[in-house]
Formats: sequence, structure tokens, C-alpha cells
Amino acid sequence: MNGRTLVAWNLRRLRTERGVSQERLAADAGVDRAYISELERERGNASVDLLDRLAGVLSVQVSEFLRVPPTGSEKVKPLRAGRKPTTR
Amino acid sequence: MNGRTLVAWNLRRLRTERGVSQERLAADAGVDRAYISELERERGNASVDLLDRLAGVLSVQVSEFLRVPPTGSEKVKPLRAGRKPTTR
DNA sequence: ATGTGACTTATAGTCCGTT
DNA sequence: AAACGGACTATAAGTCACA
Repeated sequence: MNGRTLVAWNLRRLRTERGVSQERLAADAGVDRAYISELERERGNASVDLLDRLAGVLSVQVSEFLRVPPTGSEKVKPLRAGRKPTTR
Repeated sequence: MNGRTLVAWNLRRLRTERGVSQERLAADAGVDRAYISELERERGNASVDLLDRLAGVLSVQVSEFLRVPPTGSEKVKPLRAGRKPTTR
């Protein structure tokens, strides 16, 4: 998984986790809404400085953007038939 | 510690650990030698794609570049006078 | 609320050199 | 081998209108 994909994935994850819109995030970080959209679709190639600003707004470490997603979370894999998982 | 500083620190760390010159790393990653120098001195603001290429050459995950150095390794702090620390 | 295209401007990244 | 500068070129970053 390359860096650009990681950024896209994590950015969208962190943003939606917080229930904030691209518009809102963009405004808070002082970037353009269209660019956030591009980053989340892997069309933009963010600089470290930009990641820094976004990390600040989202209150996370910059490194969060390069975190590798746990296997199985990339595509929301359909569960294999069988015993229903116990609610942890 | 901001992203740019982390990249500078980790890039130099990973490169020197391997005993490779800026010139050599630059050539292998297909980037300019002068730019590697800038990155290590926090003057350059790398893009994620570039970090990707460097990570490839250095055989590490991209996230390595944003790893926070262990406390005490930033400046090679002079030891406080007193009991000599036991070799762990 | 997000995606996209067309456009501008700032800067990432190159290439030449010198110290 | 690395820091540093200047002049360049490619593209990140920002703006806007519209689907």
C-alpha cells in the first residue's frame, strides 16, 4: 500500500470518525474543500506540511496519516458464514 | 515535533544507518541530490509520493519517516553529573 | 455534502554550479 | 561527501463554477 493511498484512507477515516464534512475540515485547516476531496480520492499528492496542518485540526499525530489499516478493513469484506461473533 | 522535522531526522537516520551518501540515495531514488540535502536540513517540504520512493530505496515503510524519535535522541543531551547508569 | 473540470499561483523538485 | 545558490520546470495548492 503506497503513501498516497494511506493518506487517502486515513484522512477519510479520521474525518468521518469525527462526523465532520470535507467543507468543515477544509475551512478549519485553511485549505480548499476541493483539495480535501482530491486527497481522499488519491488524486492529490499531499506535502508533509499540509499533513501537519490537517493533523493539527484533527488532533492526531502526523504519522496517523500513514498508518496501515488493519487487514480486512480496506473493503469491508463480507463476513464468512458461521457462528455470529460475540459482542466483545 | 512537526512533520518536516520528523522527516529530516528520520531520513538522515535511515540513510546514515545504512552508510549511504546523499548522492547515492538520491541517484537510487531518482531524486536530486540537492533536494535530499534540503530535506535533511528541514528546508524542503517533501510530498508523500517522494517519501514513498525514498522508503522503497531504504526498504522501510513510509510511516518510518514520521516516526517520533525516542526522547533523548534529538540533541544528544549531555548527561547530568551523578551515578553512572548501569548498562541495561 | 461531495466530485469534477478548468484555471491560476505558489512551491516542490531539477540541474547547473561553487564553497 | 555535504551545504548552498541561482535559474529553471513540474506539480502541489488554492479558487471557482457547476453537476
